[in-house]
Amino acid sequence: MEARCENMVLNSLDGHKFAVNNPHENGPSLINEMDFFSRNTTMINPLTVHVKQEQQQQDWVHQELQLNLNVGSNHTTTKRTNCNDHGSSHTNSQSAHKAELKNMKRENEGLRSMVTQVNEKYMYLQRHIEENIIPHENINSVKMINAVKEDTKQSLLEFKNNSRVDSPDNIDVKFDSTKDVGDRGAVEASMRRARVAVRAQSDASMITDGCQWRKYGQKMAKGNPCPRAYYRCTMGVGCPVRKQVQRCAEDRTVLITTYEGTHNHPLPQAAMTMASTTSAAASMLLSGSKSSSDYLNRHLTTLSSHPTHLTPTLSATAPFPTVTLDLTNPRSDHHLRQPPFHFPFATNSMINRPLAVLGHLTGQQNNATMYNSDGQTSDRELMNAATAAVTSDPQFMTALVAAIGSIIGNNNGGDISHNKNDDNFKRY
DNA sequence: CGGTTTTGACCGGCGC
DNA sequence: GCGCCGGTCAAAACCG
Repeated sequence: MEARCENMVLNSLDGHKFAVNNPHENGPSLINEMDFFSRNTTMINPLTVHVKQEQQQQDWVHQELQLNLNVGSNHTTTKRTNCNDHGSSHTNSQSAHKAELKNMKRENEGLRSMVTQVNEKYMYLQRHIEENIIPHENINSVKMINAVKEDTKQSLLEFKNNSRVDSPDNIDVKFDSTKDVGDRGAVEASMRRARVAVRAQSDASMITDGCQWRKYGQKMAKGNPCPRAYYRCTMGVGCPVRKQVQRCAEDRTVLITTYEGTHNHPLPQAAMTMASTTSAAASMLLSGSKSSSDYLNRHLTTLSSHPTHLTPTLSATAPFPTVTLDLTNPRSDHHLRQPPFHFPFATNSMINRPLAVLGHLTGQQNNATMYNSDGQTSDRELMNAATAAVTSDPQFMTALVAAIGSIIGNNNGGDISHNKNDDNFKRY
């Protein structure tokens, strides 16, 4: 059962191509489902599906899910049959093996077809929800998200009051101590300082992002023998965008570029991808809007044409909320170098029980039996399998970025230039 | 000569 | 209050 669950997850993420008949389009289209950051495979989908299903407003949703369940069930049954056959068929002739291979091939095609169907339904569900459910601001989901937001705000205030909160991850959080603002102001000020870090392997001193930068400082940072360089965007007068470039202490081949702010001027096409991605990531972190996370995912899709793997993470080890887009770590070694998932505004329970977070986000306890079609696997096993599959996959981090990003604060974001140095920008 | 880089000084936040 | 640290300033040096 665990293997089947894992397959169910991986099937939506592997590199096969599926012909998809989208009911909203005229003809079949071909998608590259390997691209996790594609809109077709964002983890927002299962969340919204869960929300949709819980409300039970339209029966066809259950029908679609039932189809998924049947696929898994058939798959398992078929495999078990094959295993038994294999164990008792030592005396079969070569022709029997060929027949068996033929059968397996046929089953494989059948499974592929079913997966295609699942994908098709999945995309249709996603499109339907995005176009019809979300714009109408489903009351229950909004209530649930607001509840999490309140939880988050409470956590923020706790951090503000205590300055430091012990947690298993020893999370440090700093707040802008703007004197003329209250707790809420401090919280929002801190949120405005969201940053987007891009990890990329490069021998160059700076990654090419299409923008023009002027170096305005260099410092030796503690704990890193490599100096940190400070750059300011010079493409627009008074552009508030800054970036820091530093080599990773652990791996000198990795260049960490941290962007802060939003460009206030038109960008050349060459700069659009990176700028839009970082801007969307920061905006997602700041506003928590669905559109921002969608926007980010769209641009990650563009970026992910890069052969390496993208792993957005959130970190609280940095002074300000930071989204890290990791273009360096291939999927295979992820278990050796887990990205730091520390989210400063999440409660301990959210940090320690990611699935609970997702359940919370979807406004329900994950109803494991919902996926259990053979009735033989316990909810706990299913949950364990799902937990293992999700937490062992770097893409889970991406999903969590999108999920948690959707619950952070409610300021409009984009404007992160509220610091004392803003006046100085006019001089440049 | 104008723009960029370098680099020591400076500032503010924070912990002790 | 003091020291540490991250971030920025700004004058001098550098470069095309």
